[in-house]
Amino acid sequence: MAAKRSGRSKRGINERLQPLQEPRSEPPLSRERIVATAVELLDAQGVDGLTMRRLADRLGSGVMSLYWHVDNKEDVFDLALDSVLEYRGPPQIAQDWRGEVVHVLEDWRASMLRHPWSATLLPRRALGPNILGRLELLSKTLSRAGVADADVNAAIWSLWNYVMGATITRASFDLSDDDRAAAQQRLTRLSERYPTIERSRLLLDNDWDGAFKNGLGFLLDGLSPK
Amino acid sequence: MAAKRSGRSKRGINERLQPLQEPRSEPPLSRERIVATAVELLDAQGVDGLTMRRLADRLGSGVMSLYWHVDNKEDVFDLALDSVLEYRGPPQIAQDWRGEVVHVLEDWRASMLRHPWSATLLPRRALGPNILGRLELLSKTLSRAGVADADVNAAIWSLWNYVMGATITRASFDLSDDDRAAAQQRLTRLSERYPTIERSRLLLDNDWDGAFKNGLGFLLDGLSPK
DNA sequence: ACCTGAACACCGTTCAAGT
DNA sequence: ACCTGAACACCGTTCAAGT
Repeated sequence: MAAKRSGRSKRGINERLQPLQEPRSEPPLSRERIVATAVELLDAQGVDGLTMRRLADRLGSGVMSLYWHVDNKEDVFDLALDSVLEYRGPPQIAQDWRGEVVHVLEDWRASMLRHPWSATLLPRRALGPNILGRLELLSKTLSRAGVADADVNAAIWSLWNYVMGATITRASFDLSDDDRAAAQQRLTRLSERYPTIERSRLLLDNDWDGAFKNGLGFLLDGLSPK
Repeated sequence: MAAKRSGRSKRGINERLQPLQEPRSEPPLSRERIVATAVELLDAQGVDGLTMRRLADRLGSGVMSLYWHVDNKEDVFDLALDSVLEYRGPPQIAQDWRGEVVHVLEDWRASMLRHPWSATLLPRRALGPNILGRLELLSKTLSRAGVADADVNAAIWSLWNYVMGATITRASFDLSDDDRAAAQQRLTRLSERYPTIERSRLLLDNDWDGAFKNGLGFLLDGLSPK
């Protein structure tokens, strides 16, 4: 959207002089830089770590400069969230519909786990273009597989619910291995109140990926057109 | 835990005089009052609405008085959350194991939906006694139903994931009917990019309870011991 | 068109003190 | 044992102004 620049560029001069005087001179602010830095900050410090002031600090600008490029803090969250949910498309090898659905959902889950704050944020924010694209793809795949039109929406929401629950839970538990061990210890102390889950070591169960695949399989069995 | 009081009570005098002078005289602060008022505030204003200062205001006390009864704000969240997850037990009529599991999960979901903030909070907080009690019950029921010991934990986490995802999603969508309509309108404007979910009106689909029961049925089919 | 600092109305919590 | 106010180090955002 920037105005067209003159073809004759004076880049040579800037490249020689500026970097010498301020070697880490920041590129100008932009929506893209703000969003990318917000993601960095969220990855490093979590949801509560994102602060307009800290964000501006990292960008080497004044706090209020951000508000030229961005509406408010909520806007930053929405943009950071969607930027993390980009879909790179299915692998080249052809697959049956079931393999395709599994791939879409596992890729979605993997994207969120790379940025654990995104899973807890997603249900609370407006749906951005990238997540809508994933839903569109899912819907098309299910239709093509022969799921009746009347059942597609219910199927999508069931899958959505399962993926979101699994990912939010895993992301939260992962953030706090110590807490989990402490919880299981507390459980052991109270073992007369919770004997069954104490004995089965429920809180230490670690096979997240297996459990995810397992339950997803059950859902797809049920959703399959007969 | 309070010290034993003298048997001879002077209650009569207090009841006559105090209420006349300060008709809305607050009972003394206590952990229970703080938690109950925190739940009120959360119900009314959501997660961001809970503030130590606002909480103290509602209780008619100074902010710092709260800290005598409570460690910090996180503590208030933990206590409010667990207080809302109390389980009243199964209905009297006997049921098969599957009916029992469905009842436990639907009751859990209903408790969270009565306090929509609780669903989004639960995965981020330590597991309190009430939620542990529900997991214990679930674990016992599945074992009794004949699910192999090695499979019980995976089964519980699948059900947990599904219930949490469904409830968080529903609670978030419910909070913002207008937003949803706006989202579907935005979708219509972009209908060339998302033709399938635009045509199926995915974002306006409203049968949450039906979809929940549906997917839960599929999971239980898969989990059933053969 | 883009950036800024001062100011406002909030936060959670520490501390030293009151009864 | 229980409660308090002042103070500190933070927030997001408005506004009026600079270039």
